[in-house]
Parts: sequence; structure tokens; C-alpha cells
Amino acid sequence: MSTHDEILRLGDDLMRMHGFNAFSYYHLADALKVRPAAVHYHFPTKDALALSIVNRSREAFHSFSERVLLEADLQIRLKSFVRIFAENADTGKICLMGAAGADFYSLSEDTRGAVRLFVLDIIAWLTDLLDEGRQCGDFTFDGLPRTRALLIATNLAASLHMARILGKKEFQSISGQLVKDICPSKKSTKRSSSKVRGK
Amino acid sequence: MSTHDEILRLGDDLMRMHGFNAFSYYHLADALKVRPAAVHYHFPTKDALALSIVNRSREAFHSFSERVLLEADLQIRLKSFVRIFAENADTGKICLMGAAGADFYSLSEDTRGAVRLFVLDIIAWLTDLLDEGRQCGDFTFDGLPRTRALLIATNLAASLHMARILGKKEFQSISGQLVKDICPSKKSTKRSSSKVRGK
DNA sequence: CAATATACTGACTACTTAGTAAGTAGTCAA
DNA sequence: TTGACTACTTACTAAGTAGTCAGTATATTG
Repeated sequence: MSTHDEILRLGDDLMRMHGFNAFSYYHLADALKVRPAAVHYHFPTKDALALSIVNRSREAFHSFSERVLLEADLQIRLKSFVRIFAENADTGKICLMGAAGADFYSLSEDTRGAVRLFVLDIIAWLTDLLDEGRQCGDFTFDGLPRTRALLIATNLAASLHMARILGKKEFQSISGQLVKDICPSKKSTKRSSSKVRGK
Repeated sequence: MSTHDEILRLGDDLMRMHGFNAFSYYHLADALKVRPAAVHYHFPTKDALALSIVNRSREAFHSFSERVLLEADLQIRLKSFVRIFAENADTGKICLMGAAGADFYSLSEDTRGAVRLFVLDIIAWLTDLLDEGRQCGDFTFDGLPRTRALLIATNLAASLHMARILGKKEFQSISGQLVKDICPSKKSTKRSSSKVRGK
């Protein structure tokens, strides 16, 4: 892998693990066994790097959304989406929505625009999935598909924070229930029987 | 207000607006018209400041939870909780769960512990509210009250990121539907009629 | 009134930060 | 083989960083 690509990969890792303001050109250079000026050669300013990191994630999501088209089952498509977050929960990273959202005011207008497009891509994809799924009976939910997409995306994004703060098992609770909520298969009645209710 | 308290208030603002690594002793001192050493006098290290900021938020939540006991209606109690987030959405701030979660690995073990207790307090309060509400028919939802509490907390936390990235109106969509989802009043059937379905 | 505590200031240190400028080794094409 | 291009290095700067230490003005208290 080229230095250029390694900087992007590591920059993405650091941004989502420690935050945009918590790593420096020196950190990147040191880990990649080059001099800080080499990082500046590929990404003149830190904001140029941030922009490239965001666009790289956006491209990665596009390739995910194409790859997932091979899977006909919409519930499995949703679970593939959830699995992306599960992998991040395992490694202690948060998603780019969460990271860029937290560091939003440290980013340039250009980079904020790229973040916006990235999130809009995700919400549009989820909206389409939910809309199609509700029409064919694979998903059950109230309200607009786009609103439901926002609810699911926010659940998953912040569940990575919860995984850090309270422990990884919390991710399983959240993502498990989130899927159950909209997948109608052998569902109990909505008002719980309260027999095995826990807290 | 004492310098001590003003540092805490401003520190909380900066932490939730820009992130823990995006402000310095100089920023605090400059805004409060004192010298940086004065900030060190009250909070010797930046981590001591972070810990105090978190504990202050925890105390603020305790006083919220006591204040809200005056309100008998559980749905209104929930809406009071949602309103805290709505105010943050307006000012562009994220909540401490989101901010501390993003900067988690910049914090000491002690401070992480305080964050954990803060989040556990919130989840416990929400869990009790939901549990009590389901028993008396004010709330309707599947699964454990604690899991539902995690879902609602993650929706609200990340909705503040969404408000930054996509615009404040997204917060209204998310929080509005979130409340509708668990408040049974004059609810449409769960499988949407698809008449006015939008995207 | 003297001793003590509080809440600072001024001056400083050691280090990190993003960013620049000039030079170099290797490749590749005309 | 020359001249341009790529991918760096070395050496640097100016600014910002957390944190220290020795003082000082002002209350407070025994």
C-alpha cells in the first residue's frame, strides 16, 4: 500500500479512535516510519487530510451499498449494515458520523460539506431499504421511512459511544432490539406481557 | 459567579461545543479575563478539570431528576428530558455522553469512571421512567425497559450530531418520532397505511 | 496585630503543533 | 542524457500547549 493510502487509513483510524484534534502529523509520520514533511507532501494541510478521510469513507460506503445489492433479503441487508458498526464496537472506534459530528466545528466548510454528503448517502440508502422493506412486508414501522432511517442511524452511531463508556455488550442490546423493532417475524404483542420483565 | 464556577461552566461549553482536545487553558483564561495560571490554580491539570466538568453535569442531572418528580405525568417527564437535548440542538452543542464518548481515550481512568457513572445515572432514570410508564399504560414498547432506555438515549445523543451535520430540523424529526413510538395515544396501526407515505 | 489562607499575576520552561523551504535520490520519457 | 516528475528528507519557524514557581494583594481569623 502506498504512503498516501496508508496515511488515509491511519488518519481515519486516529480520527475515529481519538478525534481529529488528538493526533498530529508527527503521530502519522512516526507510525508510518516517514518524516512529518512527507505527510505534508501528500496532504498539505490537516484540513485537506480531513477532507480526504471523509471522501474515502464515502467511497467505502458506496462500494458497500453496491456489494450489498447481491443480497436479495432486505433484513440481511440491514444486518450487514449493522455489522459495520459491530466491527467498530469491537475495536473501540466510533463511526465517522459520530467522530466528525463531535469535531464538526474544527473542520472547514468544505470538509463539513463532505461530511454532510456522506451522512446524506447513508440516510438515503437506509431510507430506500426501509421503504422497500415495508412495501414487501420485510419491515414494520410507523412514520416516514426517512425518519426511521434517522432513528436507526442515531441508534447505531451513539451505540458505539455506549460501547466505549458502558462496555461492548451494550452494543449488542441496542442493535439487537433495533433490528427486532422493525422485523415483524414472530413478534410478541407490543404491550409486553410483563412476565419476564427485567430492568 | 466565582472564577471556579465560571471555568467549569465555560469548560463544559467548550468541551461539548469543540471537544476536550480543542480548547486550552489559554482559551479559558482569555474568555474569563484572567491569566492561564489562575485556571491552573483552580484545576491543576486538564484532567482534573475534565473530571470536575463531568461531575458537575452529573450533579445537574440529579437536580433535574429531582425537579421532574414534581411532574406526575410520565409522558411529560419524558418530554422534559427530551427538552434538555432540544436546547443543545439549538445552540449547536452535543451532550456530554456524545462529547465524552468521542474523546473517551483522551480522558484518565478516573474521568472515564465518572463518565460511566453519569451515563449509568441517566440510563437508570430513563429505565425507571419507562418501566413505571409501561406498567401504568403511559408507554408502550417491546423488550426490557433498560434496552429501550439505551435506544432512546442513543437516539437523543446522536440526534445532536445530526442537528449539526444535517440541520436543526432533523432533531425535531428524530425526537418527535421517538416520543410517538412509545406513547400509545391515538396511534395508527403499526403497519402503515402507506397513503401519505413519503421518503 | 500578626499569621494564615485565598485567589490570583508575571515570568518561565519544556514540549508539541501545523506548516514551509530547500535539497535529494530515483524513475521515466523524449 | 537531459529534464521533468514523484516521493520523499533535513532543517527550520512561529505559535500554541500544559504545567511550574515565586511572588503579591486582599481578606479572614486567632
